[in-house]
Amino acid sequence: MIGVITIKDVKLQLGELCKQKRQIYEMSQEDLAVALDLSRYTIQKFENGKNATLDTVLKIVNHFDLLNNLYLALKDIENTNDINSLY
Amino acid sequence: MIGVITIKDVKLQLGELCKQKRQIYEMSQEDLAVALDLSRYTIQKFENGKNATLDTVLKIVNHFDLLNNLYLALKDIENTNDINSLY
DNA sequence: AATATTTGTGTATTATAATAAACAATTTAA
DNA sequence: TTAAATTGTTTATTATAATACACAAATATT
Repeated sequence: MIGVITIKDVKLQLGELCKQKRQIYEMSQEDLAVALDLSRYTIQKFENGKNATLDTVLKIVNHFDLLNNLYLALKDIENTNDINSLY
Repeated sequence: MIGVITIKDVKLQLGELCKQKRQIYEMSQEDLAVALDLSRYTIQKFENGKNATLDTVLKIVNHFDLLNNLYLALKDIENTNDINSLY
């Protein structure tokens, strides 16, 4: 298999997702920061794939109405019993 | 609609997921902590729905081979253009 | 029942995410 | 092309996640 996904990849992808959604809603980093009661620097770092806290991530996810999706995805994973259903 | 999902709900669900997967693999909190080079206290707090860092979450997700799933889910969300496809 | 293992909880310390402010670099609008 | 807005980066400070103990409570194991 080519291209195993790394933790860094996921952090970069999360950052991209934030940036993309933010731009769809025509918000600046500053706008988003104010809306979520976070500093612009926190948004800035997150969008560039740096580490963050779960609260920060979930605030952002929630702001773009994706919290329910995430919750259901987690429920799904929990009910998917095991290791790589490849059979 | 009844029961809007909150950030706290998602953190609790993440903790549950960790606990469940860990038990499937017959690991103690200590085992998992050692495997991921984290303290048991960090695992302990995470499983009980406390705040954590993204790195901690992704280390855990990765250990249970769910990183790829998560990445694909994020890609999916990124390509799902907009607000509640309810139409 | 007694012992061993695991989990929950407390305190103190360290590492680092988050904040705040300023300024440069870049992008967008006039 | 200039001005305005946005984004990137730095430094210093504060808040808090993570660590490293220890010990009690709860769950298995014998």
